Amino acid sequence: MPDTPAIHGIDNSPRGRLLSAAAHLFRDKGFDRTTVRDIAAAVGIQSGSIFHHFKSKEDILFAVMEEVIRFNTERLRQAVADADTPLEQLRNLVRAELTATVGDTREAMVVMVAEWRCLSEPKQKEALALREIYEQIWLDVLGRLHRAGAFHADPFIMRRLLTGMIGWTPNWFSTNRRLSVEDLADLI
Amino acid sequence: MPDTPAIHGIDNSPRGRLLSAAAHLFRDKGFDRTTVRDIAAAVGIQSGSIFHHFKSKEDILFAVMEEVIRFNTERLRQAVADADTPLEQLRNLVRAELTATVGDTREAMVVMVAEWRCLSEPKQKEALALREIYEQIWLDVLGRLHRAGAFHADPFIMRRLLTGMIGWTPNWFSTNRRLSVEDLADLI
DNA sequence: AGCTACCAAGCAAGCGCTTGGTTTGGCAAG
DNA sequence: CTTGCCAAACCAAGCGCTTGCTTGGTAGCT
Repeated sequence: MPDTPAIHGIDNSPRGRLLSAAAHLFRDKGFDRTTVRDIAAAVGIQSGSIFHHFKSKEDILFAVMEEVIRFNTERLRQAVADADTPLEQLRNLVRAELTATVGDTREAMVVMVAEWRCLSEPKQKEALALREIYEQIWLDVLGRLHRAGAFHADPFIMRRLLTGMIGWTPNWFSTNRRLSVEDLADLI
Repeated sequence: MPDTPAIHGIDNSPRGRLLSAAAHLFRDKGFDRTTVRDIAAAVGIQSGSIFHHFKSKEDILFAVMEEVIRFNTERLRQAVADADTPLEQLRNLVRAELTATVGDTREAMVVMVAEWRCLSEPKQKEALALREIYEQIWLDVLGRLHRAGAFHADPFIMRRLLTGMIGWTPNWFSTNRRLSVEDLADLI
C-alpha cells in the first residue's frame, strides 16, 4: 500500500521513506492535521513503530526541512559556480530555486515555508541558521549585481520580492508548461 | 482579559470581537493550534459560550475570511474607480492590496492565505467564489493594460507573480518603512 | 415574557507517545 | 552448513491528556 513518490535528496531507507511520506502528507493536510497514524499507514507500519526512527513527530518535520534545505543549498552553490557573469548567476539561481520549488523537491519546499511555525522555538532557530546560509548565496549574487548597477532597488527587498514570486509558484504552476524560468529571468 | 487590536471592517459586537481575537490567534499560532478555549479566553468568556455565536470552530475561520474578502473587494473597486488611466488603476490596486496585506486587515489576510486548507471542501468552494470576484477586478485591469501593450507577459501569470510578491510582504515588511508601494509600482 | 449573552460541567473522540514483546536479516564461531 | 546471537525494525495494546462541542441552566435587559 505504501509508495509515496520520492523526494530528490532523500534516500529510500526506512527512515527516508518515512520522510517522503511525511512530507507528502504534511503538504496536503498540514502538519497538525496529519497524525502519526497517517504517516505510519502511508509506509505500511504501525503508528508506534515511527518512534523507533524519530523521537517525536516534530522531529520528522524538522528532518524534512533539514534535508531539503541542505540539498538545495548545494544546488544553489552549483548554480552560482556554473555561471560566468553575475547576471548569468542570477538567472541560474532563479532557475535552481524554481526547480526546487515546483520540481523535484516541491513537496518538501512547500512544507518548509508553510509549516515553519509548527516547530518549537529551539528547532526554529536551528532551521533558521541553515536557512541563512541558503539566503546568503542569494544576497551575495544580488549584492554584486547591485554594485555593478544592474538595478537600483535594495538587494534585500529585491530578494524578498523574488522569494514571494517564486514561493507562490507551487500554488498555480503545473508541470505541463515548460520552463517558465525564462519568463522570470526576463522580468528582472 | 480581552482587547485584541481590531481589524478594519469588523464591528465590535460580541461576534465581531470574537472574530478579531480569533484572527489574531489564528495568525500567530495557526488554526489547528488555536483552541476554542484560547479564543474564549482572549475575549474573556467561557469556551462553551463561543457556540452561541458560531456553530463550529471552522465557522469562525470562514467568517474571518468572508469578512476580510468582502471588505477588501470593495476597497479594490474603489481603487479602480478612483483612477483615470489604466496604469494608474494598476498602481492603485497594488497600493490597495498592500494596505490590506500589511495594513489594517493584515492579520485576517495572512490567515486567509495560510489557513485556506483548514476549511472543509464545501466551505472552500464558497470562499473561492468570493475570491474569484476579487481576482476578477485584478484581471480586468491587467487585461486592459495588456491589450494596450503595456507588457507582453500573460496577464494571468502576471497576476500570480504579483500575488506572490504582495502576499509574501507580511513576512518581512514592518510599518516603519513608509510606502514601499512606490517601490512596487516602479517594478512594473 | 422572551431574547441575547453567558456560565459550569463534562462527554466522546482523537491525539502523541510509551511499553514490552516479537520478527527479521546478517554474520561469525563451531 | 548449521547454529547462536544481536541489533534493527516492527507489532499490539493502551495510557494520559487535550480537543471540539453539548447540555441545562441563569442573569439582565427590553
